[in-house]
Amino acid sequence: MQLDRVFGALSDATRRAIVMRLCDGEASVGELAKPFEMALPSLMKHIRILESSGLVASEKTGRVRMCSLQTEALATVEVWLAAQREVWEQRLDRLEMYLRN
Amino acid sequence: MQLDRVFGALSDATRRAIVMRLCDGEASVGELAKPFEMALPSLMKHIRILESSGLVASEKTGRVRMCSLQTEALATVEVWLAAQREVWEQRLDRLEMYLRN
DNA sequence: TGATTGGTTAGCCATAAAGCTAACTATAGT
DNA sequence: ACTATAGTTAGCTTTATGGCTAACCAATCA
Repeated sequence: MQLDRVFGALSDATRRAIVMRLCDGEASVGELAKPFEMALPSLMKHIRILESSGLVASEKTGRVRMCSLQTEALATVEVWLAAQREVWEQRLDRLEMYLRN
Repeated sequence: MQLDRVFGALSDATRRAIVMRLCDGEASVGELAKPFEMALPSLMKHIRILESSGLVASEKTGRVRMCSLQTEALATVEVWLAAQREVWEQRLDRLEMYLRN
């Protein structure tokens, strides 16, 4: 499922940092790599994982690959969480109703 | 980090299903296991992972272990997502401002 | 007390994740 | 044409994940 991949992608601090960086705008692979002490191929793997989750898209022009955030994928997660919250809040409401009577 | 574990816990459909079930109220390990074709020990592993992420708490009384959702852990994720959204929306706002002038 | 139920422990397997190095490709700059 | 830059591929480790079975403990119930 898509949610598997999105949650999985966000379960790593490096990848969350990349996402945070991309919230501020597009960046090349090199720019994304700078803050980390990691070897490039390792970082590329993270980018691949982010891409396969749908959180990031990238396009190569010349020898530079630019990456951008796909906010819809993050929205998917927000939607899922909101749905859960609704269920548990309804339950708490029922509980409160019950306790009042 | 805590977020690592929470996102990791939610990256599996079985565990998300458990979380969804617990949104509706407490449940024993046995009740949680029923909907799945999985062997009990496998399911227990998932419960352990959910516990170590802080999403679920459990307590054993007699021979029955009751599990409950810890909504604060889900809230942690919501907070992180909201923070990202704020950043990217600010950027889009700036972009719009720029395009207007 | 003996059997059943509810969960737990231990240990095995296959696959995937996260990192590395080394070597390679392809574009840009001089 | 040569060199430096920006990624990419391949292949290797180590550790974690997700599943299983088989055997085990502990609380009920008859």
